[in-house]
Amino acid sequence: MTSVPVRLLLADDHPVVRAGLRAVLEGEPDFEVVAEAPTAERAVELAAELDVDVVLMDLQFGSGMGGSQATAVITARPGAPRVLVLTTYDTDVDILAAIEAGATGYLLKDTPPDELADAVRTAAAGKSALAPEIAQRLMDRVRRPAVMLSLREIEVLQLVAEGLSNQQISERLFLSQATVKSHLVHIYAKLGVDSRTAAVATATASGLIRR
Amino acid sequence: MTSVPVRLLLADDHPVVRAGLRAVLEGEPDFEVVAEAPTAERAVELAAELDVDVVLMDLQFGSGMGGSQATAVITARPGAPRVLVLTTYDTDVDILAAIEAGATGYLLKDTPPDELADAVRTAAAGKSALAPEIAQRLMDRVRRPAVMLSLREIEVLQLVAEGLSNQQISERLFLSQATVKSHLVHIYAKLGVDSRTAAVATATASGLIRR
DNA sequence: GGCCTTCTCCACCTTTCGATGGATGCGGCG
DNA sequence: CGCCGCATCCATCGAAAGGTGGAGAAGGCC
Repeated sequence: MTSVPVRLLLADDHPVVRAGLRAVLEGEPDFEVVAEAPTAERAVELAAELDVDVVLMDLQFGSGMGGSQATAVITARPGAPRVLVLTTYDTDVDILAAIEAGATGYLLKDTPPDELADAVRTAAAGKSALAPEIAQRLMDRVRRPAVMLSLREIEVLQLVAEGLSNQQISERLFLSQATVKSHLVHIYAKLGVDSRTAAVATATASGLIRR
Repeated sequence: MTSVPVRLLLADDHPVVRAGLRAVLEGEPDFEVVAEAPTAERAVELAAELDVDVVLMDLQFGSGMGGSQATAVITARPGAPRVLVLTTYDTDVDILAAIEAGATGYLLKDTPPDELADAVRTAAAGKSALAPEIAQRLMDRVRRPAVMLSLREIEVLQLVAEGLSNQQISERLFLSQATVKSHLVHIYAKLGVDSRTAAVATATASGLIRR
């Protein structure tokens, strides 16, 4: 169908992973890797400057902007490329944040090369490409909306789990402490607990947050 | 010096990472990648069958044997290859387990290709190759000989991690709240934190308590 | 247009937690 | 024996967290 190759941008902070993606994807005749970005910020710039069809985006970057933020910025622009998230983690926070941000697909890094190539073609065609594990998680989530925390609530809870105080969380998320407390009150109600440590314990047990 | 190339075995469950390592390392004229292993078990087999100088070993495998176990098995044999651990994570448990198991070096996956190549040569020569971050961690660890919490302190911290309040902990352990607080103060001092959630976060990260 | 949810923010008040600065008894070690 | 670390206990005070009861803006849905 398409005689012109699919133009790709690789965004990952690990040089080894970028080289691996390039090696795997350039083996396909209908792909062309036009650039690599070692940071999320650089990915945003390159996606704007270059004519790119699909961005392969990692979620974890060492510092600075995160992958889902970058995804949101990139997909906001009209005529934006598709963003295919490719990461190691598969927690609810990551998945929901990425999809919310406008990702076309979500793959795990242990995906075999041929499936990866298929997913890129699927994404280039504008269809969503989800790894089976991810699809399963979303199904579970829909089937049992028992612990339905909003995205923002999970975000707050994740920071609580990392040991931050309400003050620190408010600074990190550019909120007031009052708002953080509000979110926490809602979280406690939904989880049926009455303290931050208990919330972290139950949320960890149900796989809502990482670590 | 060495006219024969360094013979490498790549052990990682991510095809993309294996491809990346192969791409990066085969660019060096003095390296030869002789095999790839997608599981730790396969890495052990291949290390025994083939004549290998250095094994590049991931720590996280999806299922089955872990990377540090495989490292222990491989290095136990006389005339064994050097094992260079290459992983994303840098928690104390991982690092210590790998070094304990006989790893010659420990690198993080965001290492630049040239440093990676240097580290492989260093490992091939039998010298230890540690990423600066890792070296720093080990120094910290030596400087402050293990974060040794007393049994009682770990007991208290474990209950904190399960979400119990000081009151509940005191009842569970037949203590007064004052005593629980005392233990917590000591725990905070040893861990270098100043709140219960932060204590749980760091203790979990260093494997002091189970989750 | 209403209705609902989410996210944001505010004020007031109570409880819990953490910080400080003690004290006692016990057991190991030089 | 004295010293030290551990575990236990205590009181007090300020700071942080939690409880209650709001409110307004944005977006999806009927």
